[in-house]
Amino acid sequence: MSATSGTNRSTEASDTGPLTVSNVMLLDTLWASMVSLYADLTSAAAAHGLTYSQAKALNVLRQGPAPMRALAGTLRCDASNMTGIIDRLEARGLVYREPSPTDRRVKNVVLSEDGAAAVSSIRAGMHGTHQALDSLSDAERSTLEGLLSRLFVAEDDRAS
Amino acid sequence: MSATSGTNRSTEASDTGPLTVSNVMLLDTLWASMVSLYADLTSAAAAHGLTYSQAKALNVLRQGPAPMRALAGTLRCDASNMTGIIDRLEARGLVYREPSPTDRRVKNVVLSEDGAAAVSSIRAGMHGTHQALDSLSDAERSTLEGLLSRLFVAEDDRAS
DNA sequence: ATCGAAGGTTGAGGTAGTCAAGTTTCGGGT
DNA sequence: ACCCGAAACTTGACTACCTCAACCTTCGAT
Repeated sequence: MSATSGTNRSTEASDTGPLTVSNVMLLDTLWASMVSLYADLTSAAAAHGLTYSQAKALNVLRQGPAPMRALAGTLRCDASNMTGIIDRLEARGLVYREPSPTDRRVKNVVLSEDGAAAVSSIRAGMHGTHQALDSLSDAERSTLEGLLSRLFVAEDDRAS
Repeated sequence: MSATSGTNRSTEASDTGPLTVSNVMLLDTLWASMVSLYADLTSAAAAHGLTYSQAKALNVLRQGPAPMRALAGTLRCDASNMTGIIDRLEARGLVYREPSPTDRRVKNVVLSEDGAAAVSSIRAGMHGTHQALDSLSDAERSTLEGLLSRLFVAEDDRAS
């Protein structure tokens, strides 16, 4: 868990080590990156009349149908919340509910063809992000991919 | 724009080199990273009874007072939105409005001491993020910082 | 002195998020 | 077989957030 080398969190930047990159700066950069991605995704979704949360739900469903409960867990929100979000997506035909054959309590949410097209279009419409990525070399993209995967994708597995 | 096919910048796909990292995968990773950061920040803010938007506003104000209009621009939301957000922060004493001495239309929003303490505590309370960052070496943190700065911080300057 | 534009607020309408019920269904214990 | 707790989903109330249109005050320039 805790890296034995540089314990830089919660300590001061007064650490004189030249190798230490203060997590304060990195946290600022991560924060700014998140805000930028969030804005880009939100505006790409808005171009289709969809919200950030709706786009997030559609994106998760790309990987296959999922029960309401699992969706809520993945999106880290209350189950009662999913009802409204899926209601609105269903009203637009981007998604539909299907009773589970094995458990009558469960309703599986399935991405429709229109829904798949919408989420693809939203991902393609994140122009700010695509444009930014184009300024990196292949090697840099690969490096970034590796670092972020270790940071956050693995973290998600741990949490779930 | 085919974001679904392999090569990203400049359509010349002549060299299908093994080095090419598909932007599709990288976009997935960026998306997941953003969701993870968003969730971590939201829960750290919630521990103080604050919302994501309120925390974002407080964080911007760390850099100094700002007029409502500038805040709205930085946070990429409507000016009418800031009124409510700042109202609620002001009601808790985390922030206060100050009339601009040079332009009577402008109200500068200033971070109070309690507000500065709150935002520091929120940043320190992003345990998932700090824990993840601890798994990187100093060199990796530095690399990540550099890549993300180029991707998003510079982009913000361009946009504004 | 006037007029257009900018900064800020208000109000209506819709989406999201949390919490506390409530219904249906499942599954284990006796 | 019957009960009872728990799980999956929904509903309702309440707040926050976001967008848009309208409004008031102030500024700056003509």
